[in-house]
Amino acid sequence: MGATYATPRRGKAAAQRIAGPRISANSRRMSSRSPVRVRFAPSPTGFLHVGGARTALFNWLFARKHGGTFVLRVEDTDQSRNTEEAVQVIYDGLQWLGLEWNEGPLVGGDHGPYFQSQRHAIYERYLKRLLDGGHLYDDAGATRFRSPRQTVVVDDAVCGHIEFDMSNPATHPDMTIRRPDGSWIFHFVNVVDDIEMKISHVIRGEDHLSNTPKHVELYNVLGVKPPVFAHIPLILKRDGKGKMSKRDEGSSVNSYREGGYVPEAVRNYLCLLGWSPKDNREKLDIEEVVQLFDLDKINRRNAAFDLDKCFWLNGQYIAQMPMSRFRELCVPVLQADGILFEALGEAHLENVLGLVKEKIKLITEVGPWTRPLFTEDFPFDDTAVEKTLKPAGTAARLRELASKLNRVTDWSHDPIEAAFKELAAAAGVKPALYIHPARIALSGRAVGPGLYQMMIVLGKDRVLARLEKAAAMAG
RNA sequence: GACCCUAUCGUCCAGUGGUUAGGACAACGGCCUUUCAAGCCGUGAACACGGGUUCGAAUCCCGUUAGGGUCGCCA
Repeated sequence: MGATYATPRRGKAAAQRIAGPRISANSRRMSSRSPVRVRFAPSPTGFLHVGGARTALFNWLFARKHGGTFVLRVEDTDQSRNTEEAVQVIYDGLQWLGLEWNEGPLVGGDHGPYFQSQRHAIYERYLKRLLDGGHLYDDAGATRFRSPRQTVVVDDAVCGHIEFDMSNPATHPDMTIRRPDGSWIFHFVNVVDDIEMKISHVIRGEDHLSNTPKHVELYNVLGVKPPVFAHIPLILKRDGKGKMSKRDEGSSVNSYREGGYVPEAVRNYLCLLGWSPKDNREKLDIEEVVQLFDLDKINRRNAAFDLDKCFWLNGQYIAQMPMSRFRELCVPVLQADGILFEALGEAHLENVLGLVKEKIKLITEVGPWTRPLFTEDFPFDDTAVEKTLKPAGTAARLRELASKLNRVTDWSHDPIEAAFKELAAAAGVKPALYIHPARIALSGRAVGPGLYQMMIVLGKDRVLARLEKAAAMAG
């Protein structure tokens, strides 16, 4: 009853359920014996770990793929570290990655509340059932679950058939379910919530694999068929020594957002950790991943996080994304850097962004790269000045260049380039001797957009003025 | 320590009985060039070890070793 996609009551959740792009109402009904319901159940620690984000991603992909429901549940049983801000970090991280949940905080649903701290009555009810069944006993005020002490079989969608011999209490002690102060322990509430929320597939990190038989014991005793388990490999730190933890570089989703990473690139990279399309492609549109994704394509190997590759992929995304998206990503960064780009108009903004789009790897680079194209107030890089501007003769060359450029009437790429070449040829030196100092003079930096393009965007007058100004500080 | 999982280039991912073991990142070299980059081309780089099974094993089995995980009144 009710175990179909067409729920009896057309609640908010039903309306918001993710519809797989190619799942028609008809095919849905045909495969609807048990609707796919998955969940991401983070603890609000004030930190969203990339491993957690990938777990959320795989759940989200699976739900999308099967036209199911992705539930967000906040496991805040440890009230000491449960804060409003900590929960917000989870929302922000998931939203940033585009992993919208269909049921949970903020969006509601028919299986709430979605905070464990608000579900005491439910846990009491289940506790009573266990108690009545004689499965619990008191241990110094805490409540423990008496293991049936049998072999538990877990048929994992990723790890396969595994048997756990639970007969030895020394190696598999009875788990605690409730502390003397009345607060609940993870294993119990996690199972109860999955039952109550009708979770069909539990997709979670492999660190839970060894805990799974305990969970299955609970399901068995409660007379509930366990969900399908799928334990995905862990994300290890760069050197592969241990799972990535809070301290490790790149372990927080937030560090990517702040570091200039593009969410679609990070999401793409995360897809590739433990899963692959099997055809050697790296950059994949998320909709295509949704289509190709499945549990049996997840490998069982823990993977070390390769920040270099994530960085590379980010550059690929930036270079290939539409200008409108690039602009959208850059604007807040430019604003944060205090660059007043609006006064110069939209066309100028897009010209400038076009100059750096295929070169920068991180959105945060846009400020330093483009500041000289928006204002006269830009910094000069000390080492670049020392190396390229200070050598004797540079000032003279910059003035020569200015006077040469002053005679260029058609201010476009080829004539400007020709001016440099002619000047160098006449002086019997390499064009680089004019080019490098010019770059520093115009942008204060040794690295940046194409020199001639930069000059065009800047306009002749400002170019001449900056050359003159730089000549004054040159050797 | 017990139990569970895993084992292909430095890293990620392909390869499920017959391949010159493939791709990507990184590294290195070259080209281009206007610096850095980008782009293009190229090079080096792996089946942990030992036994089986088989005509034939990276692929299947066993063992060893190594790595990871779990054994909480954390989640």
